[in-house]
Amino acid sequence: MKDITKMSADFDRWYTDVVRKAELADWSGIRGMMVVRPYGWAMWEAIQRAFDDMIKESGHENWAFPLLIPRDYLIKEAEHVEGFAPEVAWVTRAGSGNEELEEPLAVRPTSETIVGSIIKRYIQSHRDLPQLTNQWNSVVRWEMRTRLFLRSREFWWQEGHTFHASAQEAMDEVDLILGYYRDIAQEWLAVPVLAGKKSPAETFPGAVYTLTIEGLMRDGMALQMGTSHYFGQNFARAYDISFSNKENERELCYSTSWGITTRLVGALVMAHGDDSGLIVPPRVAPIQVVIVPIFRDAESRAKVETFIGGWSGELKAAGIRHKVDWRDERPGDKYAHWEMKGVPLRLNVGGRDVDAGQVELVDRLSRQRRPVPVAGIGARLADELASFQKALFERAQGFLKENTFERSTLAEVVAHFKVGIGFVWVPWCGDAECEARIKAEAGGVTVRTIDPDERASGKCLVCGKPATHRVALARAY
RNA sequence: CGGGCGGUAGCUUAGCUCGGCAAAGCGCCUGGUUUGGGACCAGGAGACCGCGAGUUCGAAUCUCGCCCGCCCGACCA
Repeated sequence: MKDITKMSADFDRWYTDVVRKAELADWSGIRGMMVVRPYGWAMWEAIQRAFDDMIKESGHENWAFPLLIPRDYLIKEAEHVEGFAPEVAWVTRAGSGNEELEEPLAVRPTSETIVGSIIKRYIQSHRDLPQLTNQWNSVVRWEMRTRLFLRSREFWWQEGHTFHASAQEAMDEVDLILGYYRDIAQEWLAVPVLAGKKSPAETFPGAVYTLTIEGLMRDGMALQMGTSHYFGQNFARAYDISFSNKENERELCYSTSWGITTRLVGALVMAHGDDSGLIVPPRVAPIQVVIVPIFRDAESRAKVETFIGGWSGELKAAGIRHKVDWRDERPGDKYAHWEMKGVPLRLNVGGRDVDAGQVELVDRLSRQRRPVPVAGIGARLADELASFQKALFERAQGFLKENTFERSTLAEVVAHFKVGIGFVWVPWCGDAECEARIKAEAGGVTVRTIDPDERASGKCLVCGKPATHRVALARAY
């Protein structure tokens, strides 16, 4: 691909080039604030639809809560406030006289505090529980270092906030949601993930524990792709969210929160792309099949157009998102263009094909050309898209496997990350000091997740005491 | 938020040291020839030279402040 930096030459530049040239997103001119363009937003919409269906199916409801949070709402949960303090943006003045506000308003960095403050009104009895809320919105975090989709000062997400009558029910909730996240990543984005618990150092501020899904990008860096937090009664205590239980005693709620963000669009770019640009998983692809007509003059154009008109309705009937590229460009130009945009399947259709009653099918992964008869083309392409989705996932899974390792000492880990990439599983004692030493000595390597089976064997890679956890280490975005 | 680098047409950049008519390639528009892997010819449009002050007869060029971006650190979905 001309115009984009080679992935092998400079991954970061490659990423930025692809995001901008494929028209996913851009910087806005306002520091750290991005503009998501239609092609990128359509991918986010596909993710939204998929996830929204999942949570509605299990009884969650969408709400809209305020953008601005009064200071005294925000500061009640000590750990939470401390965690977010550095990145909160404040509204301190307003009105025609630009008067100083009596109480500053925070632009939400996340909404636990205001949802808690409001939802308690609607919870009196155990009969009012669970409350399963979600909202689709954007939040602001005053980041110092920004990257399109991966870290911007505003980003779009869903934030679920749920309130339960028992600890077990709340813990089941965070498991349920993590399962949804795993499905979004693997089944929709075709990105295989490690799913597990965060170490205390990586746990969300105010949470008892945090569950995460972690994907591996093609440069070997890990990316957190979704988190689900169990709060126990921490927020209920701070915000006095209580209910009367069956024995008519006051009890504090158990709550959770969970989110996935527009970062996932960046994840699919970095997990699947190549030197020619994007490769978009069919299930979230705004355009799944692009048709490139090949013709010389008005007469041959009419011939091809009539031919395509004869079967394109089948694609629509099969629910395939497709587009015919009639732009006045040469075919080679169009091939390169749609490859850069990552469209999974392309059909080249010229006079020869019309005569043979076929089209030439090219997929974005193998780029092999195969003749396909137009008879039954809707079903055929639906199959091809399903195969493509599967092949893309398998390729990513192969990459993950090749780049997952086992090590047992800190020295080995340091040696690995000096030149190596990927995930490294190690035994760990659970001590925060040992965790800090890994980060310091292995150059920013962090504990990405704890093996969900909590299988522990051997000795801690740092201190040599008996290990209590098996954890995956990686450099992360 | 600290250190380094940068901002000139839609994009990539030259010009800046040493002040003197704002350039090139790509892209865009028009016409023509073309069209099965990134075409060619001719003509044309397009620039508050990031913004604001200052120095000067004169500033893209020198000085100061600010804004935006990139790289490196501390922090992070």
